[in-house]
Amino acid sequence: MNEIEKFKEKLKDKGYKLTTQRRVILDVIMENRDKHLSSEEIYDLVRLKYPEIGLATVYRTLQLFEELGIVYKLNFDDGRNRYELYHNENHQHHHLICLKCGAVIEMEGDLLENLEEAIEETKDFEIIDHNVKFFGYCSKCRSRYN
Amino acid sequence: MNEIEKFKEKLKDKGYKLTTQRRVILDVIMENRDKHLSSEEIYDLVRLKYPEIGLATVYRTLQLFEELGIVYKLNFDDGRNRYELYHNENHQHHHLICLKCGAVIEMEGDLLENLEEAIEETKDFEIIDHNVKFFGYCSKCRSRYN
DNA sequence: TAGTTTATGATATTCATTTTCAATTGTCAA
DNA sequence: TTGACAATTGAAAATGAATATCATAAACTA
Repeated sequence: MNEIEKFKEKLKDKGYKLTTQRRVILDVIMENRDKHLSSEEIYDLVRLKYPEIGLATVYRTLQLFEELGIVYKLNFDDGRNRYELYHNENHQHHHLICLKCGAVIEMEGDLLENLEEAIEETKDFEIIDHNVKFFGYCSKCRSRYN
Repeated sequence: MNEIEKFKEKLKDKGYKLTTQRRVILDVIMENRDKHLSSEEIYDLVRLKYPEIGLATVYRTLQLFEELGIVYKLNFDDGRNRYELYHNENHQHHHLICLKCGAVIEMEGDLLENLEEAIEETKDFEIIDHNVKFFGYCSKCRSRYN
């Protein structure tokens, strides 16, 4: 079963309808796996394929997708919601954000496991998810110093 | 040199003036060291001491305080900026946020040190600051299951 | 295909935050 | 201490992302 089929099932399961708008929005997100698009950026890209779409539909759909576990909402403190495709295999969301050029570098692997274990023990807190961001300077910005 | 004196110097250093409004806002923040007040919450508390103050002044001042390293801006994804007094000694900002009751539990100590070292080496990324949030269930919410 | 329900698009609205601007208040030099 | 100048303030308007409203349109189900 490919990704589109899974998508259709997820919608059906919860009684949601499969609309052109939802499919187009998913397409745009899948075509930009490596990016962290904001709602408005997604709106702009979707309009290229489906100009009649309304902004509200994009916002609604992104919320729905998050609820369905299709996308993951990110917060880079730039005042807008950003989304990335949800990866089961790799549910760690570490991002390195360059303070100079704004580059966002993905971090694979879960180096946080030890930390989580320690928290669960010492703090008696059951961790469901985490959100980890590191701010600093990427290699380019460090070498250029511009 | 006490905290108020340091505050006055920080302002003077950058050519900012010491106004009653700024002093009152600092007082409120210092009186609530343990909290993570939002801009509006700070506004409400400040008005008790200085009713003539304008909302814009509070917003402006909080921005200024962040710039001066007097406070630290937090983001708990609740759609508003929150601030806490900046602690030199303990510049780690780990927060455990309960998904049920919304409690925010502080985490002292920097269990992230190992992780940061690994990132700096493997990613060639110079870390200046980090923002770490763990979402889950606190002990109260786990025991009650309400 | 009809009928029911959900979804959409346009628009208005909300809410936190920022901007504008005239009036006020610190600060520093004389 | 005063005056002058720049910084600051308060009130109100403006912004910008996100949400709500509601009549119309499109999906799903029998």
